[in-house]
Amino acid sequence: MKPKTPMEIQVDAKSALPVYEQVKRAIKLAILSGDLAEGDRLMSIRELALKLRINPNTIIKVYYQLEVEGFVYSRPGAGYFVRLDPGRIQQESRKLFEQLTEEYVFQAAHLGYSLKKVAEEIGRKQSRGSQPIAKGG
Amino acid sequence: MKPKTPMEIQVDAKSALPVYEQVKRAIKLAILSGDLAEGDRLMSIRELALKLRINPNTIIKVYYQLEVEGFVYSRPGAGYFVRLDPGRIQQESRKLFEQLTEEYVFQAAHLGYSLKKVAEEIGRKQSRGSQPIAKGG
DNA sequence: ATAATTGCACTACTTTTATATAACAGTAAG
DNA sequence: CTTACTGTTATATAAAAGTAGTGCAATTAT
Repeated sequence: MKPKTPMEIQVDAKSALPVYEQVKRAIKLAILSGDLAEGDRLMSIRELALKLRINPNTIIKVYYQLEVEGFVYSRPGAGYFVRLDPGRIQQESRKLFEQLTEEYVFQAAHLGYSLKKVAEEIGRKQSRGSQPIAKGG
Repeated sequence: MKPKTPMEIQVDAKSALPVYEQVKRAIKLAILSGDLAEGDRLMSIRELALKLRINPNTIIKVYYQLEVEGFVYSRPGAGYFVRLDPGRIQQESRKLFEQLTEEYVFQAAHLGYSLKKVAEEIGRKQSRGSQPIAKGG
C-alpha cells in the first residue's frame, strides 16, 4: 500500500499539553474534519515519529488511544487505517464544536469580553477576508 | 491582615493540563478580569491547598511562577498579594483574548465550521439571554 | 524467495508532576 | 510575650511523560 497520508502537525514542546495529547488532537481533528477519509492509511509509527522529531513510543501511545476510541484500526505489518463511522463523525464533530464554543465564550467573558464584543471580533475577522480551510459549510 | 481573597477554582484531575497549570490560569484570569485588585491578598498556600484538595507544594509552584511573571508578590510571613500594572493588564488581557479567539476560530474551521457558522452560533447564544459575568464592556 | 517496511513488545533511563511530611523564620493579633 | 498563621526550604516517594534502543513476527513490494 503505497499512498501515505500526509499530515500537518506542529508539536510545541513548551506547551502545557503533553506531546502525545497534541498529536492525538491533531489527528482526531483531521478525521472529524474529513481531511482523512475512511480507509486512509496513517503515516507509519516510525515515519511520523521521525517527521515530528519525537519518540516512536509516543506515536504508539497516540495510535493505541485512537484505536481504543474507535477512530482508527491497526493491521500488524501493514499500518494504521482510518475508521469512519459517518453518523458518529457528524455527532462528535458537532459536540466538539459546541464544547469549544462554550469554553471560548466562558473564558472571554472572564476577560471582560461580552458576547457582543466577541461577536464584533468574529465579525471583524469575517470582513478581513476569509480563507476556506476545511470542507465548506 | 484579615480579609482573604475568595477564589472559585475548579480542578479537573482528569484534564490533560497539569493541576498547577489549571490553578495558575484560573488565578491569572481572575487578575486580568479585575476579580482580584491591586494589593488584594491571595489565599494562603496551605489554605488554598486544603480547599482544592491538592498538595501545598503545588500551590507553591503556582504562586512562585505567578511571581516570576509579575502578577503577584510575596511578603514572607504575611502572604501573597496582587500586583496590578494597569497598562500591562489591559495589554495582556487583549493579547490573551485575541489568542483565544484565534485558536477557537482555527479549530472550528478544521471541524468544518466557517467564520459565518461561528458567527451564527455566537449570535444564537446572544439572543438566548446574556448573563453579565465580568466587568461590563 | 528476498528485502524493506510495518506493528508490536520489551528494557532502561530522565524529566516532570504531584504527594507527604517536617522544620525554620517572619508577620500579625491577642 | 505568646499564639497562630504566614512564606520558605528541605527530604523522600511515586506516577506520568518522554526518550533511546533492540528484537520479532506479519505484511508488502520487488
